[in-house]
Amino acid sequence: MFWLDEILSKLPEKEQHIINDAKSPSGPPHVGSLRGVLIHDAVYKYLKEKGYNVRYIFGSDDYDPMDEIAGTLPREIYEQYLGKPLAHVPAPEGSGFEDLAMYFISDFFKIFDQLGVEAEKYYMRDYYKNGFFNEAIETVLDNADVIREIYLKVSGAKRPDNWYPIQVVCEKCGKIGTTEVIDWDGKEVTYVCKEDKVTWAKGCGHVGKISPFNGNAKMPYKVEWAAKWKYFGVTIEGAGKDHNTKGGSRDIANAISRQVFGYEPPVNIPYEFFLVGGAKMSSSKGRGATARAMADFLPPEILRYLMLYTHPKRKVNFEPSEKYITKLFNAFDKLHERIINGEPVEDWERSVYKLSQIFYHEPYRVLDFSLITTMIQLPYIDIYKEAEKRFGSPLTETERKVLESRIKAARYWLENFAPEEDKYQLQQTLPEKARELTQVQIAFLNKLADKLEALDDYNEDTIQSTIFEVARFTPIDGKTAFQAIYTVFLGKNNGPKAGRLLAYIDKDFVLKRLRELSFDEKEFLEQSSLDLEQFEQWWQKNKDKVQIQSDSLKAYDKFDKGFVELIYIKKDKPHLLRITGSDNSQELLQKVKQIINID
RNA sequence: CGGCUCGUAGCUCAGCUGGUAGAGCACGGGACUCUUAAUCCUGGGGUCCAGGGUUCGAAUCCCUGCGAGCCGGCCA
Repeated sequence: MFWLDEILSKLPEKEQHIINDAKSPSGPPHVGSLRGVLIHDAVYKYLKEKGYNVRYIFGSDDYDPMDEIAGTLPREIYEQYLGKPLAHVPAPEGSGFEDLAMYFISDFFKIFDQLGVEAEKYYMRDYYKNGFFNEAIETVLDNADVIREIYLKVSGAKRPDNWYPIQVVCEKCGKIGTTEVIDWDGKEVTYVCKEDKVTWAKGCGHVGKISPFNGNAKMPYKVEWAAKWKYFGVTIEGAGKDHNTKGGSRDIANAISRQVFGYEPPVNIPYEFFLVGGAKMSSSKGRGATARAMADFLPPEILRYLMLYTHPKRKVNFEPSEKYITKLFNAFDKLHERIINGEPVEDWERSVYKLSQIFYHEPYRVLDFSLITTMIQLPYIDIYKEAEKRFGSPLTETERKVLESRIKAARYWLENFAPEEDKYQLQQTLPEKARELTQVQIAFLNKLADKLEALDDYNEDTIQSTIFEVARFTPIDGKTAFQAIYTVFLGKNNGPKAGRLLAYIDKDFVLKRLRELSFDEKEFLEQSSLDLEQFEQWWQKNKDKVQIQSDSLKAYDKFDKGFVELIYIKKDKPHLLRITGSDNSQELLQKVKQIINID
């Protein structure tokens, strides 16, 4: 069953469904955090389309303590803020944001817009400060014993009898991560700001008594989670697998929700990690791809597609290799094409497509990703014009936009991920790889040089046709011929359209390079020839397709062997065929004539 | 050590409530061609991790083992 339908089938009867997700803005979010965002957005859009009354809310957990210094921040400046609520930590100088939480979360929310994620944003600091959670805090403190019991039973964590599920913002040092409440009298809590409560921050030692309401304190994560469910009326909320382990935060929150708040926890959607290059990306280490990077790289429909066609329970292993990326784009394009053309598709595929393709609703044509990466490496080429040429008609507004986003992706890939071997670069000296060329290939290159030198009109098209012409007369098959060209110029087996490539390189340089290797004529002739038996087979197969004129045969002797060259016409184009044998050329010629039955 | 998830063609994966396996890519062959992941036909390929159990019958359910990934103080 399609995973979205699985979720649908678990949904309880409700007037309104509320999907919730949240993120602690402690650093630049890594790509992995996009998975939950997109899954929830898909659920939201899917339910909405099915006629449900549904909302998608997304919170910034900005009252959480700062428990790490993101790699992008200067350590010496931020060290002092560790332990303070993220909402109370200043933003980097000159960033224009009033605090660190806003600094990080606003960029994340911008990504939402880029990806077409429609969530209503909220900020936890507001809900603490305006008293929205006062009732929850009171409930939680009154039921501290129940919660201690839950921690013990569900995860085996022992809490002392005077432990309370609340954390106060220290009146003296402003930290929230270091305080521990030791008493609750129904109105106020007594707390200690402990020096060694956590490893990542140091408390000031202050002991105080204060009301836990209106922003003076916050509930710890797992408790807060349950409180949010109850007070926001959350009915659907997934979480990454790290939260969903047995005895983990989700289990604790579930128990608190039921036993303390009397609220049935939302439908869960456990989802796997989003890995890049085989490793889990971690923002705390300050390396690995960020959500920002991914959003700047892949067009939204592609990223959405990747996340939605993969079942949430399966991990996504994104590899920034050309092969993987091309495959991903092509998979999406194929589906796109099938749907546009009205070909049969599975219902779930259609759903995935609709949930991915949210910006363009009309049919459009696209160029292949790898073709684009090739073209953008060529100087003086207008990809838009090239696309029109291929499509045979002008681009529509949508096609222009889609192409633009593809070009952006290709550029991003080339700059950030492409290994050297995927970049086309004109080799200033003859590449090492040229040693692998056969004598026939080298002979072809030399012949090509002669023809090109004599060319009056030296341009893309004439060069391209000359290449084919020389290939037919060498003879050498087209693929091998092109490989030879790419090898001597780029050190690779493939490259951009050869005519275009050569047209943009200095002619003298081209000629010199083509002639740089010399070939052994004896070997060339032998390797490029068929023996009589092979010729006869060829003839049997092709006699209906080719035309031969009696004056098109040429015989000569060389290196103690006879050779016969035959020019034939196939599809209006002349080709050369070389035949050899131990006989002298005149005898060979007779035999050839017998086979083709002319005199 | 405990828990969770997973282990299906070379690769990435589909296979809902059990009836002896599919797709895409890759590979082989053919057609076609002014090459551009070309395209179009076509073919080969799997002891469904291993062993046991339930069943007339299991990739599909149960148990065990092996292997992989993740979680397992606090924080989130």
